[in-house]
Amino acid sequence: MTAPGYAGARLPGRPRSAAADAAIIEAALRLIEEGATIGELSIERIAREAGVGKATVYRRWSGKEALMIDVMRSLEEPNPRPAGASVRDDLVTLLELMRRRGLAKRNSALLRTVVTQMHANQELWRAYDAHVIAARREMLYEVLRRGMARGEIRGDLDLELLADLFTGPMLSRVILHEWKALPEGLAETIVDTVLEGVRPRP
Amino acid sequence: MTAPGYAGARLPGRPRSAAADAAIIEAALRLIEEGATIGELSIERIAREAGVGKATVYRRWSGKEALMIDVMRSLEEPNPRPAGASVRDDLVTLLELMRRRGLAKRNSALLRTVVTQMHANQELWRAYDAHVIAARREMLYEVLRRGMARGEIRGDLDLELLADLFTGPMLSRVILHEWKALPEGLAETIVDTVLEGVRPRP
DNA sequence: GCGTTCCGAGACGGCCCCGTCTCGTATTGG
DNA sequence: CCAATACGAGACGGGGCCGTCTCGGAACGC
Repeated sequence: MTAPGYAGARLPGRPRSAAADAAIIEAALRLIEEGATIGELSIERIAREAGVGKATVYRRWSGKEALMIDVMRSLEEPNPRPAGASVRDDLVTLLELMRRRGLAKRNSALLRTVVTQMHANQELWRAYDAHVIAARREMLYEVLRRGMARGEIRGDLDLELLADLFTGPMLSRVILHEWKALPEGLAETIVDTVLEGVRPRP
Repeated sequence: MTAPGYAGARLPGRPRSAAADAAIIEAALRLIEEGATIGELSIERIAREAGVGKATVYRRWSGKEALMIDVMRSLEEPNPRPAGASVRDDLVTLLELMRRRGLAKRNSALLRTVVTQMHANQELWRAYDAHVIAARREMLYEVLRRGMARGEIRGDLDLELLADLFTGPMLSRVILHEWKALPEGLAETIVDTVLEGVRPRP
């Protein structure tokens, strides 16, 4: 967490209210959930919705962008190390995580909205990409490399392409197709089908 | 084209300037190209950039949303009927079209911005989806159905899933990965790899 | 030439937002 | 109790945009 500005030492005076932190982020999430565009959000509106003074927001964040980054972070679940038995199962685990993220009660409309609108703002997107996406992508690469080493995946394919082949179809659904189906066995189906195509030729 | 409001008969008075039409749409494109968020665009700003009175815009479009739909449409190239010899070649043709759209001088940063930000506005997105995407998707479905009928694709797979398997990886790159590579043979590589996975088992 | 509609420019009142600042009050350490 | 900082509320000047309306002038059909 970013835990706005507790500068090590012990500051005198009334400490900042953790409840206010939560109320602000919660309010932003609620508004987005209700269909607000990021562009339609304003510090003023968020503060109103949170039942908080504007100054209380500005005391913690420098502006909308900084706040949004923390809003995004509040949605993150810890990344489970896949480290399963087979490469196939690891891939299913990773894709299944994507699927569940796309389904989770708030994340559904919400993560989609935030993510899609985010890389409107190049800056916001780059920050989110660096902080959140990069780690997950590296995890996927590692699994794929292991698959190549074990001979479960052809060695002549670009790693990046390979990653897109697996994640692209799932992303396509999570992000683009509104509330369309993310059915139960989707991760398995995608992995098994794509894996069939990238298996070493006999 | 939407060709704003020429009501069949012959109206008296000075006719609307086609140049103004073009200048307005061009200005919107230019602003987006320069990195503006759709949320940051305003009729006022677009009119200023176009060297046009606000009334001239409002005379043609009811508001930002209506204008944006026409802006999107201005980017569309006609859809080529694939109707190639093999299903494989048709798929390559369709994906290659996506790739080229992602590369085209303006479309590059632009189509990405518009598309991604668009389904912030549910309404905008639905309109775009109905007018533009639907036709392309139906074309893809047709090719896939033909592939099944000819025995080039397994018949037990969901058509929608199949479509995502092919288009997802390409979309992933076009939309999500900033200016990242859309190399020459990408369409072929994706099609050939995925096709390998969905071929009927021997 | 006349009526009509368009044009660019911009004034207009109303709205929302920005980021700062000032209230009166609450909560901490010393 | 005191100094320091926090809190909710909201005033403040400044800015941009909305959608309408009014200019004086331009371009049509008749």
